[in-house]
Amino acid sequence: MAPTSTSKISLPCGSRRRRLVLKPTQQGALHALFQQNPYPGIATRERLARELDIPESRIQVWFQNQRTRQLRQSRLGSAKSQGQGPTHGQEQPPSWTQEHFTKDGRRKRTSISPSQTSILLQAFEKNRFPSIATREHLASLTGLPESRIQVWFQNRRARHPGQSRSGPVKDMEAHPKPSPYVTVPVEPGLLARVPGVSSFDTHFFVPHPKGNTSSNMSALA
DNA sequence: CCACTAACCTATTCACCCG
DNA sequence: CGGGTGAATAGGTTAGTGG
Repeated sequence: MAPTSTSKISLPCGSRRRRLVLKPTQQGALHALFQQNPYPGIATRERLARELDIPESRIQVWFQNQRTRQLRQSRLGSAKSQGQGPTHGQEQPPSWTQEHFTKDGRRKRTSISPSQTSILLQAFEKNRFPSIATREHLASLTGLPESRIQVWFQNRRARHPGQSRSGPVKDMEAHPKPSPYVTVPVEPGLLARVPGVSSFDTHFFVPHPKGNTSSNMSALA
């Protein structure tokens, strides 16, 4: 069935954006700037984006990941000589805080109109975890950048959990943690709201055929 | 096969406006 | 002041790249 589709495209998972492969020159530039300032403001990120020809959102993600990598390694390195932190006064004078605090720390707040909110809201009710294709479609529908849409969904999920109908009590999904993304069984009819999305987005994420052992540590009080 | 890491996620906090 | 919400942080998970 469905011989036409997925003949050999290998179905790139569709949910995630295609992984970017950074060229050595790009990596070098990013690492260099990271040393100077691990918390670049929006202006710096956008300048880098132009100079390296990488989307600003990818630059932001790279810095996020890089900070985690460095902190992790930092911690690992210090752990070995944990007996007596030699330079344990790691209160490094934050020179970069200056840049961070001065002015363009943050991107200017994006204003989202009621009509745009309405579109996003409808999509949210259908699928709280939109694929990259859906996000881009919503971007074209609303005229908002895709990265802002991704953030909008993150914020929305965080502040509107479960969202059961006027039911104060929780639903069955008391733990969104262990069960990654079991997207609710969407009604096909309801889905036909956003064109282009409904077609293949009906089967979005497959939860995780993997070992669900993943992470059940937090529970088990 | 497996290390590395981009992409994605949650949880929490900051920032800013507005009634 | 507190509620609403966009943007940032730390840090963990998923999955593609490439040795």
